[in-house]
Amino acid sequence: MNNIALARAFFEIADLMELNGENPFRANAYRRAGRAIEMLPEDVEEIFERGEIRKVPGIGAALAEKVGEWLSTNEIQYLEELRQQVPPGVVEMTKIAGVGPKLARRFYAELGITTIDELEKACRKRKIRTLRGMGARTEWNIIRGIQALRERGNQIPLGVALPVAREIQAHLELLPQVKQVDLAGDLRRRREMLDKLDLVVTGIDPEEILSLLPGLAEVEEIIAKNADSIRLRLKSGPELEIVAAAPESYWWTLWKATGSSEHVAQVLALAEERGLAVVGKKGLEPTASLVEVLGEAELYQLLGLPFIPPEIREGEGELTAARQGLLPQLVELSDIRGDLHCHSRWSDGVMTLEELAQAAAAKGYEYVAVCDHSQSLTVANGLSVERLRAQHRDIQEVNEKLDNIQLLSGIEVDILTDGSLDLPDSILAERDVVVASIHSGFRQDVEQLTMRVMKAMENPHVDIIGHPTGRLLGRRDPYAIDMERVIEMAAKTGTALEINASPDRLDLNDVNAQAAKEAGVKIVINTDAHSQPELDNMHLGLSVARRAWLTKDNVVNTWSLKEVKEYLSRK
DNA sequence: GCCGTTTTCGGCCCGACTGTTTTCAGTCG
Repeated sequence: MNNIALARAFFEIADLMELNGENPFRANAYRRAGRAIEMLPEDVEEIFERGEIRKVPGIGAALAEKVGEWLSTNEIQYLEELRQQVPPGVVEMTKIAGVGPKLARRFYAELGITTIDELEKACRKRKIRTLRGMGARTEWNIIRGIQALRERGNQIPLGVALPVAREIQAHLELLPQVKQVDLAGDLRRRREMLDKLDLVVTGIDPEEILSLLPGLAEVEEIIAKNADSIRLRLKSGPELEIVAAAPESYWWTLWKATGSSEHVAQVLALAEERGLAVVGKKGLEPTASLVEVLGEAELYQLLGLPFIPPEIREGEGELTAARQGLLPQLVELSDIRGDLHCHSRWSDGVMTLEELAQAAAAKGYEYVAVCDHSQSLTVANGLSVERLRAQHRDIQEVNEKLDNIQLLSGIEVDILTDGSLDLPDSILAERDVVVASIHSGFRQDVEQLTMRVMKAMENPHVDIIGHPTGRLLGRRDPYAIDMERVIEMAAKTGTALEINASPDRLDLNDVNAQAAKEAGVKIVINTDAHSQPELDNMHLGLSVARRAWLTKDNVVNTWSLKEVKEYLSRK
């Protein structure tokens, strides 16, 4: 699919236009078009070939031409020109919280600052306050913002890393000499943020991989290379390490590279304890005999253990649990029978209700809940009581028409700053599913935020708390909320907590989801999809659930429609 | 730059919050 790359080019144009102080509405047109392309259910090239690109909302004559230019040359001249006009460091500055395009541009234009380092120095030398409208507070906030940015380092979210790694994997798989390629390391264990993408490959050596660059990946620099591995830094930030293994020891290399180091050490210690490590040929490393085992499953079997899935190989008690026969049967993607939080055109989604239902049916689901935003979220075209009633009629019509899926009527109701809900109880009572979420007042203190969510859970109509900590991976920290108390209240009131599978969120995270499970709280894995492609993000939420040791029973949307309906009506 | 029309121009999503001001500009969701 070309869609993501093209959308990214349009987003970059929009950012650069804003930095250049161009008409913000023009810039926004690029951003809107980028979003539209990102959400297309098919490859933009096919639509373009059919001559239907102008039918995509937000794409007119000028942008249609740029789509064509990009498809034929893989470049947009206008973007190249913009890149010449603004130093990359100035673009970087807008990543600092509190610094937008206007400020970055002023720092550049009025003080000649072209990098984040220079900006920090200017703050410390009290130069920013010489600008009109800036004071000591501004300088302090910028320094704090820069520190927060540095702490995040070059990590990228799982949802961004996976497609990058899979593309490289697909490239390698196409080579005739390559026998096998797998994801390894933090990526295979599905950690939420990654600073290194690991791959293991057999049939090709590092020298040959080097010769395939740059067709393989966008490489910033080569960090290291030796006989059996190569490390690069990708332009998108993270490192990439490819380990080349001999065919006969492929699985062994993959197993070691999957880690974590604690898990590997614990397994090897157990092997030694069982006397297995010394069975091998004389003079070899103690662990070498294990190479004679055929694969990962056999390795664990040899040690008297069930297979330990990669997601929980953290060295945090999984071996002990396995030895005691207490390893849970982790929930699988194929267990998922529905999605209980999706948006439609009624608020800020792009699908009609029927399109949403059909898309969910195509995924083999039994049910899907439309949970559009409520009235106070005006930016997202939130629904009033009247519009919600009208939507309900629309839902009934779709359900009468389709017999392979049940469209549930839901709502994502805002938890207002005082903890009350954005819609009256009477209308919430009419809905099948009520997701309550916070979208405002992020800066309240821990007491206020915790009380808001706890109050919402006390409402008998609230079934699920949506994205409970409000974080955006790599961009915004969770708001101050006491999850311990939230989980306690969820258990007490029988409210489910959401694992929001959006690649930007993954909220709850694995730690909180595990704590919820232990407190007896049910989890729902929702995609929060606003478009058809986003329904496919379910696997990301699932990886969080697996890392949290969740089973099918813990996850509401693995249950049948009947069971889900019973659950939703019992509170 | 798009779009719809009271159709070739004028509006485009908008309100809360912050830090600086003393009436506002910029950021953020």
